[in-house]
Amino acid sequence: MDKNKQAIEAAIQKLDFKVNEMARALKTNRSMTVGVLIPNFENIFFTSIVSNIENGLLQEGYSTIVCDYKENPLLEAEKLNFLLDKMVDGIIMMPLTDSDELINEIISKDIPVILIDRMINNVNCDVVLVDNLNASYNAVEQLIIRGHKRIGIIVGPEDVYTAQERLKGYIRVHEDYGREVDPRLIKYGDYQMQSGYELFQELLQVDPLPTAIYVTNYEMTLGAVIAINETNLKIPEDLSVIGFDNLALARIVKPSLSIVVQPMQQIGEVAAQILLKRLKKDLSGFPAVVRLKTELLIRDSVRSIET
Amino acid sequence: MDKNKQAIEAAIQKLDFKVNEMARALKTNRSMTVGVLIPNFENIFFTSIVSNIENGLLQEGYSTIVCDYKENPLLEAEKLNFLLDKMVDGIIMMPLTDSDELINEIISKDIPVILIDRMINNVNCDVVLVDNLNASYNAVEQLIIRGHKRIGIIVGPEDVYTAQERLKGYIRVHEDYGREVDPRLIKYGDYQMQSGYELFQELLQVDPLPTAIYVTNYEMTLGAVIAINETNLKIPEDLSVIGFDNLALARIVKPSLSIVVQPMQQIGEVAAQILLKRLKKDLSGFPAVVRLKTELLIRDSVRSIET
DNA sequence: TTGTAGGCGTTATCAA
DNA sequence: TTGATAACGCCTACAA
Repeated sequence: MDKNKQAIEAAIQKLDFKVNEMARALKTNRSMTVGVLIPNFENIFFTSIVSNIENGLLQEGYSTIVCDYKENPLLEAEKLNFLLDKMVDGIIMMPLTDSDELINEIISKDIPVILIDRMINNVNCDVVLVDNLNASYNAVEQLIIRGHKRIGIIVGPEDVYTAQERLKGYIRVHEDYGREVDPRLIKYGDYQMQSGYELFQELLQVDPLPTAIYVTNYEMTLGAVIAINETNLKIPEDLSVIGFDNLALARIVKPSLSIVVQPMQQIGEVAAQILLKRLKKDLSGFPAVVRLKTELLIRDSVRSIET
Repeated sequence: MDKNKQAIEAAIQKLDFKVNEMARALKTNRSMTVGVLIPNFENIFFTSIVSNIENGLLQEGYSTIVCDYKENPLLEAEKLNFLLDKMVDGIIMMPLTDSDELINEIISKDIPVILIDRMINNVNCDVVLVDNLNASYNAVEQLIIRGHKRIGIIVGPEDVYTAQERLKGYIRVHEDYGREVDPRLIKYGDYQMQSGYELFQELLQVDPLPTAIYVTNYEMTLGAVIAINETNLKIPEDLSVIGFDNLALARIVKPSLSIVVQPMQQIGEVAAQILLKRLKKDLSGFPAVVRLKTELLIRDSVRSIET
């Protein structure tokens, strides 16, 4: 009965009837919703990735619930449970805690999880990250090639995966070029602006002074730039600087800042793509470990040293 | 039977039983979840407010689903419907479209809506915003007091509430001081970085040149700073500049940038607080219109002109 | 106090 | 093809 169908369609329009997605999810165990969990909303690096994830998922009809955990391990678990409460079909997250327990539990419930940015041991799932080691290697190498012998590094927390990798790159390139690493030139921060600010000043207390400083994330780069502005240092004459992550920032400071650029768009797109594959029960290549390349932009904040 | 109860508790622990929040929501028509909708994730001004909203709601046991609509009116409606699908108990949003239809429909379903940042006509709901008019008034007034006669403004889209208000303040302070407004010094942008960049350059083509430029949001301020870096202009000797919104930015550029600072924390907190009130069916003072004050930070990018 | 049945709005199953 | 019915997991009301 076509007539019947049409009448129903008309009625749906008139009463603007909407299916109750909760009831549907309850029945089908699928919500067509994906959970995305990041450390913090107030960080353009994270939110930019989220934006790109969303684009990929939306095209396939999946909506996204975005959560942050404010760099708080307790909140991380809480938000993860919140996403489960909402019966998300899959999760893309940047983990903070190294604990594999909860994540493995989720995976065992047949909810695919994609890790981004950071890796966790003992978790069997897809992961999309950046080649942090070589990102650092290449950045510091450019400084070495330009004749710098004392290169300071402001690195993240010792127990954070990306920080470990970025430090490894710094150390390995020193080794490869037969250079000593002066431990006093390695400063551990917490990836926040304030620590970039303070550690930069600490590096200026080291004797003999570094001729170049490499800062390994966006927030700490901000802090370092602020610290620079408060000194009388001329960049790059007195000190060469390489920062991290934010393209706009590089153009805003003067002289223009050299930076390591992470492929935020690609991270988001690839993560979304893999998750969509898993949601279609396509397990080919599982567990995928995608390691994306960074780009190094050398601008005016780096100079060569005559020897 | 205390023993019984304990046994049940123990069993709950052992089987790590979890209530199905979907089923509960389906039955009770309450999800203990609030929807938050912002124009864009890639904007620290928006996401910072979100973060503060979340804090307020979490304390009262409400979780948050955060969505963005990428400045796209179609997506705005879509995401709003997504939030309704998730049976959110209330919504806090920054509207883009002026259309009152959908929002009124939501309100009529007894789901409280709090508007932030922007107002909409013909919608009867609480709203938390900033005194944009006087924010501009005060900023431009400081320039006038310092002897500036030709003050350029880079303002947002003509059809956006905040842009209208910020322009009104610019015009009113000119009137109050008996100054002509040169329409060539008013440039309409789209609140994005690129337009700040381009319009800044356009202002440098106006004859006679402005001695000061006031940029009315964060993204466009970024663009303006980049444009400055590409000229030979000395700030503030050749040109005074006042920007908008981002405190860190003000410290990063050199000379330090004068800015209008919006109370992001307060916006988020107040919006959360009002929504919580409404969720408790407390309708006192409805509809509340909270107009928060901005702060003006005069730094090194502004100078006095001798007359 | 404790237990049980019915219904929230879907979808899936099975019979007609 | 169509239509009736059970079940998803929870809450609530009412009965025992």
